[in-house]
Order: sequence, then structure tokens, then C-alpha cells
Amino acid sequence: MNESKNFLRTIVEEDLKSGKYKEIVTRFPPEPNGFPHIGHAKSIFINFGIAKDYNGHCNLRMDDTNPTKEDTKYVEALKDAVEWLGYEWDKSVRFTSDYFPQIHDYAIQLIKMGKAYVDSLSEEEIREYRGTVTEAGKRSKYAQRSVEENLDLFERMKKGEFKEGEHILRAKIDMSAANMKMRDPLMYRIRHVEHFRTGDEWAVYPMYDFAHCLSDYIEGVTHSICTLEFENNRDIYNWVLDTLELTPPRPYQHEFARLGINYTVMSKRKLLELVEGGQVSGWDDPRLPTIAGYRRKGYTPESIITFCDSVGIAKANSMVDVAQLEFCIRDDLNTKVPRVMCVLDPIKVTIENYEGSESIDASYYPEDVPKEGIRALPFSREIYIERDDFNENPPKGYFRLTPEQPVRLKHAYIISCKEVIKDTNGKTVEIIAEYSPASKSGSDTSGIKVKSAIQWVSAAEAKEVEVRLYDRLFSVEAPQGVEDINPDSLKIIKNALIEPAVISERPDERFQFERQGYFYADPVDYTTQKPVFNKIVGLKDSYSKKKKATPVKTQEKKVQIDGEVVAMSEKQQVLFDKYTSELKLNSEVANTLARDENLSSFYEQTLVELNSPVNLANIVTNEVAREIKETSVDTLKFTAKQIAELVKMIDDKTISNKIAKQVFEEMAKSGENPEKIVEAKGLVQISDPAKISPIIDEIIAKNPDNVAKFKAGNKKLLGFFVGQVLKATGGKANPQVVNKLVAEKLK
RNA sequence: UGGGGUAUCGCCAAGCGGUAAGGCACUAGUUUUUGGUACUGGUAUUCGGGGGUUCGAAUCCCUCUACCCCAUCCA
Repeated sequence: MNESKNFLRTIVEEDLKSGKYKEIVTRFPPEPNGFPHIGHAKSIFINFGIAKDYNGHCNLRMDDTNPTKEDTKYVEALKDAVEWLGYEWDKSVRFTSDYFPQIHDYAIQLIKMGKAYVDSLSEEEIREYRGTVTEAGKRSKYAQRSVEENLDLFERMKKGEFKEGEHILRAKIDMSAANMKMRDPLMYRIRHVEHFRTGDEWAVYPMYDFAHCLSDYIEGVTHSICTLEFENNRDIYNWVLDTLELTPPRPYQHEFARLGINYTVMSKRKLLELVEGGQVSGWDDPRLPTIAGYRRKGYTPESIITFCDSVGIAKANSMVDVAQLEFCIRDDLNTKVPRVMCVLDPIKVTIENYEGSESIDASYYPEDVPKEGIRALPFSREIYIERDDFNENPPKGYFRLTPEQPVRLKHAYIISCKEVIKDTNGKTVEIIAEYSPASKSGSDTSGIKVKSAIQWVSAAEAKEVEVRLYDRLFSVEAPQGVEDINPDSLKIIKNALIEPAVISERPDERFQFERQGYFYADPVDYTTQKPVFNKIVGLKDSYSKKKKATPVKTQEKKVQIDGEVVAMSEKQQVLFDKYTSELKLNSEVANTLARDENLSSFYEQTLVELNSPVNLANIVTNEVAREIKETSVDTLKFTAKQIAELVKMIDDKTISNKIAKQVFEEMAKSGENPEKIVEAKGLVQISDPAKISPIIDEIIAKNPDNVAKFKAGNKKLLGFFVGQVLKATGGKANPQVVNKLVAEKLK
């Protein structure tokens, strides 16, 4: 289903190709402490989707390590959400609590290895000892306890001999780690609380950081996919699995950006606030971004999945426009759902010249929807139309009924307005109209041209229904709290009028109310006696959009202030001066070199080998710098001497800069001598125009379109042709020569 | 302030040294008995800013800026 690539899929594919894993195992691991929302849907889509597409499997695991917050009703909601979205989890639902015994054993093992200890500092002390982001922490004196003492204490913690907070099990890592999470993270805490599954069997519970990686490992998970805020926890994840020296394969953690949608809130806390504050009717309120909410509103699981697919997976924090979600549900429903007529704000129309009544066979679907089905549509002298569809003083561009302009009643006749009846306040209460007998839909011989066809219902047969019009819950893009709530997020229309077939036949539970939007028979409140419809989403409406003056956003270009650059030390300054004046390096290169001791000393070494200061400097500041950044100076595979040899070949024009890059990469990987690499791969530069020329001709012949574009003035394309030639020669053609020749030939 | 991330169109997002994909939104037009749908076109001379390397840079190097995450016995 999914051809779109993202960084996770790339990783998975590489791991499969390299044989790191034979089969992909993912997992969706929510804590059962709240109702799932569309953010969970994204995670479900990613985890189950990847497993499915790569023939692996995905586990559904409840991460129930904190008994104070969790409940079985949430696990039901979570299971429900996964099923509704159309996924199947592997075997039965798993629980971290099922692994408590194993996780406990691993903790014992860590204690025995001297890698974990029971700390007895108070909560406050622990916080103090942890230090701050800029200052190292200090280790608790209890960290010196013997293995035996730790084992004994931990055993007694487990048995429930201590009060909560009295002791805690910590990993012994590094109290001065730059990553705060690594400052002896807590692994087990005492909790005298009933766990919804294990009851009072345990008095200690593992923390997320200890339980999660091990649960993944126990389940044979290969790719542990989570959201960005766990990036800092990855070090612990790896530390636990590595120090335990578990038999491979082991899982690795990968993070993606969580889903944000504008005009709504996604955090558990804010959602809870809305539910408890009574701003919404419950967790399944159709205005909420919860799975239950979307479901009750009438969204299809397919539309949620396509939405998740369409927003992509990346690492940049982002806020997706709701319009994208709305597009997905409209697009899905458009081809699935029958069209019916419903009048939300009725005004009576009496068709003077019509007598009696008739039944019209009307198709449920427009011609462009490949589905069939008709219903009987009663027509009579008295009908209702939408108040909006009549205007006595129409603005320009109004297509509907006016005293001068006739309109078609969808599936029926063309009518025109004869008289407008008003009450004492001047409000229109009825329209007296006339119909054209020859204009019947499907057999129109009247010749009357209308600009629009409107929905209507027959007065006698129409059924009264309740329609709930939902709009976005918040009126601002990034709502902070209840103060941003949209006061018009729900409009209830108690007595809308709908054609009778909808109530008696109900061919489906979702409908398009012609010209208005998609609606869903409310799964809770709907009864045949008192039908209730929820608005899923409105149709696109380019008319009302046009009416509203679109505010033109003037985007000012942001002016960026450059920060101050740290001054050079005296030593660096001396080097810099030497590089610029003696060696004639440009100031930028000299600057980079002078400021980095590793780089400058490497550079000095190359200088001893070859007198080509500028080219050497360029390679060192750009290429060598990267290798040092990625690994470190000590692990470089190549030597300064080899770099000098490489530069010599550039100076000799044996190889081009482009080839040099290729050669350098090989050197960085294998540590082979540059001459050897050049020889082995036959990378000698081709500069002879006679040899290059025919290749260029061929490329030009193959790309007539681009030649035309180039001649039309698209000068960028020169690069395209040069690139093609270089590709054809395996990078060996001299690019300067190619450039010159191509430019000549294309003139 | 230390560490870890991120920055490509109004909103998402591909891209990994050789012509800046795609979707949403917007916009113009064609078809239309839904001001819907479908279809056709238009929308980034430029990738957070500034330098550098290269024949060629969104991609490599340096530097600055902005935003997010980390100092719960939550996950």
C-alpha cells in the first residue's frame, strides 16, 4: 500500500539487506493510562505498517509499569483502536507486567555485576545530587554498598519490607554524564499499590528506562520505534542491553516526531482537562482528536490511515494542517457514500401550478461515482428548501433562486419565484413558486437554463431529524487551553428535514447531504423515532470562500542577527597569521585550521610531505575534518603522508578533484594507498577532448528536451549535461574540459 | 548555561555532489442537474543566515541564528 519511503523504512531495509535481522519485529507499546488519540494512530500506522510491509510482525504491548495510573478499561480502548484501524497484533496482547520476573532477574544480574546499587537517599537528595545541566552530579554514598548488601536490600524491597521512597535501585553509570539521563538512572522503585494485573504480588516496579528495552529484547523486537522525546533515553536503552551482554540480535531504538495538528490539542493532560471540565461530552466527543471521537464523528479508519501516511514520518517537530485530515475523509467518503437531501434551515415553497403528488426515482450516486442504487423521492406542491438558497437581493455571482432567477430542484423540476410572503417583521416565511412541467429531470425539454440545482424535501413526507454540526474545537491554531475554545464548535439543529428514504431504508450509516457535507448516524443517540446525524466534514465550498475576503498574508523576511564569534587564542592567532601570510591560505580555511588543534597538527604533518599548502589545506579542512568529526583522530585509517600523495596526484592533474573525493572515501574506509586505489579502479582522469567529445554527442542526442530547454535559456542545465557525461565516464572525464566542450556544443 | 535533536513553498515532505519530487492549501480554466467530484494549468532561480571547498553545493567544511527535548521514585 505504501511506496513512500521514510528514514525508518530506509533503516529497516538496510538492516534486512545486511542480514542484521532475519525478520522485522516491531511493537506498539502504549501505557494503558488514557484514551488513544490520533497521535497513537500514527504510531500504530508506523509500527504495524512497517511490520506488514516487510513481512514481519508487530506486537501490541501494554507498558504497565506504573500501577498508580493504569487501568484495564484503557487496555480495552487501546485494543479497540488497533482493531478499528484494521491491524492485527501478533498472538495475544502482551504486557510488560508479564515480564516482571525476567526483568527482576536482569536487575539481580546487574547488581551482581556491580552495575546497580540500592540507594537510600531521599527523593530530594537524589534530585540535588543529580546536579544540573551545566554542573556534574555527585554519587550517593550508598553506591559503595557491597553486592551482598545490595542483593539483600533489593530482595527485601521486593518483599515489601520497606516503605515507598525508602530505597531505590539505581544503575551505576556516570554521575557527571553530559546526558542527564545517564546520571545513575533509577531502575526500580517501591510501590505498595495494587497493580491491575499482578495485584499485590510485587512491591517493586521497574521504571520505563529499565523495563522498556528489556521487554523489547524479550519479545525479539528488532526496531523499537518511539517519539522524539525519548532521544535522551536511547543511551540508557543501549547501556542496559549492552552491559547485560545479551545474546544477539538485540533491538535498537529509533525516534520520529510526534503528530501535531492545528486547532486541536493532543496532550493527555489537556484532553483530560476538556473532558473533566465539561467542555466536551466525553472521550468520544466528536470534536476531540481521540480515536473514539473521530469514530463517533463518522471518520472511517481508512481515512485516518491515509492521513497518517500522507503526513509522512520525519524528525522535525511539525504541526499538520487539519485541512489535510479533512481532505482524507472527504476523499474517502466521496466514492463510498450515497447522496441524499436534507434541509437544515427550511423555508416553505408552495408550487402554485402543481397539483397532486408523484414519486421520483432518484439515484443515490452521481454519475462519476461507480456505484448504483436508487430511492423513491416524493414530490408535491409543498416543499422546503434551504433558506440560504433563496435571496431577494442577490449579490453578484449568486446562482440560486431569486425573484428573477429560476433554479432546479435536484432530481425534479425547475421552479421560479412568483411571490415572497413575509411576516410582520419582514422575515420571509414562504415563497410562492411556479414550476415548469416540461423541465423534469432526465426528460427536460423546457429549454430553461439554470445556474444551480438545489436540495429540497417534500413537506408532507419529510422527516424531522436532529443534526449536530461540529466545527473545530479551538479557534486558534495552537491552542493553549480552554480560553481558546471556539464557542461555535457545536451547533445543534433540532428540526432539520430529511427525505424519508434515509430513515426508512438506511442503506448505509454515512451519507452525503447534497451540497452540504458528509454526515453520520450517531452510533449512540440515533433511533428511528429520533434520528440524529453528526456532521463528519463539510464539502469544499468555493462560493462562500470567495465571499470572505481572503486576508493577504504579508510575510516579512526575517532579519537574522549574527552572533559574536569567539576570539582566537594567542596560539591560534599565530597559526592563523602564518597560514594566511606565509602559506597564502584564504582566511576562512586558515581560520578553521587554526582553531582546531587536531586539524592544524594533521595539516602540519602533510605539509612536511608535500609543498602544496593550499590544496592540502583544502582537503584537510573539508574532507579530513569530516572523518575526524565522525570518528576521532586516533582511529583514522589514513596517514598524513597518504593525504599528501593524494594531493600530489591532484597537483599533477593525474586525477580531478572529483576523483580525489572518491579516492579519499576509499582511503577512509580501507586505509589503502591512494596510488593503489587509483590504479585498481582505473581512475585516471580523461582530459583528451577527442575522447570526451563523442560521449557528449551521445548525451546530447539522448536528451533533446533538455537541449531545447537549455537553448531556451535554462542555463542550469549545463550542470545536468556535465553530470551525465561524468556519470557515463565513471567520473573520469575532466570536468573543466567537459564543461567547456558542452558549452561549445550547445551554443 | 552542558548534552541531544531539528530547520527545504502558507502546512506536511522527498532529496545523501550533477534539472528543487509529491500531497494539502491557494489560484485560473474545462466538464458537471452538488458553487462537490474529475481533469488541465499556475504557484521555491532557491533549501534558516553568512562564509569556504568544488567545473558544479539543499547535500561536504566552518560559523552564527531560531525552535524542540533532558535536571518525575511518569512513560
